[in-house]
Parts: sequence; C-alpha cells; structure tokens
Amino acid sequence: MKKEAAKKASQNFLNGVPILLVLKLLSEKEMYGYEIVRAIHEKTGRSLSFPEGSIYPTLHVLEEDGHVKSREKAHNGRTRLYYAITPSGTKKLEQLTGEWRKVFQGVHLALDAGKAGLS
Amino acid sequence: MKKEAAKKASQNFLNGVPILLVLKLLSEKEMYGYEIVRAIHEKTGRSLSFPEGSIYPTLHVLEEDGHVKSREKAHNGRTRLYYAITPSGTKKLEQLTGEWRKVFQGVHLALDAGKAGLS
DNA sequence: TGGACATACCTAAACCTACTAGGTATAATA
DNA sequence: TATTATACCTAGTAGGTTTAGGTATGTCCA
Repeated sequence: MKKEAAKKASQNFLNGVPILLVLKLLSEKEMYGYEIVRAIHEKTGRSLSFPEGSIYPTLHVLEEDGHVKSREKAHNGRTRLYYAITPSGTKKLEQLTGEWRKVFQGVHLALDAGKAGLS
Repeated sequence: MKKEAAKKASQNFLNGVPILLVLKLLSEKEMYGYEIVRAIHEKTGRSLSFPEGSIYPTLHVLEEDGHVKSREKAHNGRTRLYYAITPSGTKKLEQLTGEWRKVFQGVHLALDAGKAGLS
C-alpha cells in the first residue's frame, strides 16, 4: 500500500502525464480539483481530457506524497479545496518534465528516423 | 451509451508506446523479439529501453490481435521467431501514431504555454 | 416550489499495461 | 568446463488510470 522507501522508478514508457499536467498547472496558480479538470482540457488545446472522477485520487496521492497541499476556501457559501504546489512538488515537476522530454524525443527519433532532423 | 463489451477503452493519456514502437520497427522489416529489444534502444537514441522479458507478452498479444504474424527461421542451428506486421497492424500503427501526436501536442501546449510557438 | 442543472467533492473496485523475476535451452568463447 | 551471449518463455504482480457510483449545495426559471 504505502510505498515508503522503495518507491522505485521502473522507467515506465509513460505514465504520470496526468500528474505532470496537474503539477504544471499548480505551479502557475492555486486551483481546485474541478477547475483543474477543465483547465487541462483547455490548456492542452482541447485535445486531452481528464475524467472528472480521476482528479481526486490523483490529488490525494500528490498530497500524501507531499507534492501539493490543500486548504479550504469558501466561495459563495460553498467550500472549495484549493491545492498549491510545494517545493517537493516543484522538484517532482522538473523530474517528470525531464522524463517526458526524454520519452518524447526517443519516440520521435524512432518514428521519424530517416526524415529530416527534428528540431 | 453502453459500449461494447471488453475491448474499448478509455482514452488513456499514454499507454501503448511499446506497441507503437514495436509496430513501427516491424513496419520497416521483419524482426525477432530479442532483436526488437535492442533495436528500440538504438532507434530511440539509447534513451528508452524495453525490458527483455516484456517483449514476448507484447508480441503474443499483438499476434493474437492479428497485428503481426510470426514464422520460424533457422539461424546457425538456432531457431528464431521472426515477426512481420500485417495490414491490420499497419492500421493500428497509424492509429497509435495519431494518438501519440495528439497527446504529445497536448502536453507540449500545456508545458510550453506562454513560450514562443513550438516547432 | 420544485425540478433541472451546474458545481464541487468523494471512493471502492475494476481495468490494463507493462514490469519483475524467475525459468529453459543452445551456441560461442575462454 | 565454465561462463557469457543469444533466444525464448510465463506466472504473478504492481501501479496508474478509469469507471461508476455516490453526496451535497447553489442557481435558474417556469
């Protein structure tokens, strides 16, 4: 359940894109779950969508891991849970961004081999 | 409303990269499992590696789905199982390539928003 | 006043992919 | 002969994501 130490990084070809996107958004500003879902859709040029039900487990794991922290904020008598990125989250974001670029470049090389070099 | 039973799925943010790469390689020439593993490593600029033990289940699934077909070929008294892509596999490759580009563009937009246009 | 709808959050369980970690067997090399 | 490289294989599992359901409040409007 809890992966204390052995968080081991089996280099997945690609998972963690949702987390990457969430952390990226939160690095720009505090947001609440419901908002994040829609922001991802918009920020990705409406090409990717994150099922609404998926965001909460994702956020909870991120919080457990200390990558984000939440605080309640009232809004029109309704409570919203805003999430903010932590320093650890910023580090994680950098790491994931690096991995993303590596995978992306690797796949690109394989797909476009033979074609003119990519930038 | 109801989707067909088992098959379909979920717009994953990203899975299927291994399959994408395998099909891509096989679209260029017939290869055997052990060779594919090393080819992926090379073709991706040595940035991605596919665990050797992973390739066989992957190939078996691809064959079950009719995307590749295999034939034995002797080589120095040893038998190799060569895989070739099928028309169905070619279609699948196109589909996966399209999905890959969509995800890649979406993530890129989200990550680089604000920066100068990407190439 | 009440019904529909959007907002906002939540969770257990299922689902798939891909990985781990082990295995077999042959050929080449030292 | 022992070791290494080649070549294939599979059961079991991890782990990220989705599904499919749920609760509850606020807003709009007929």
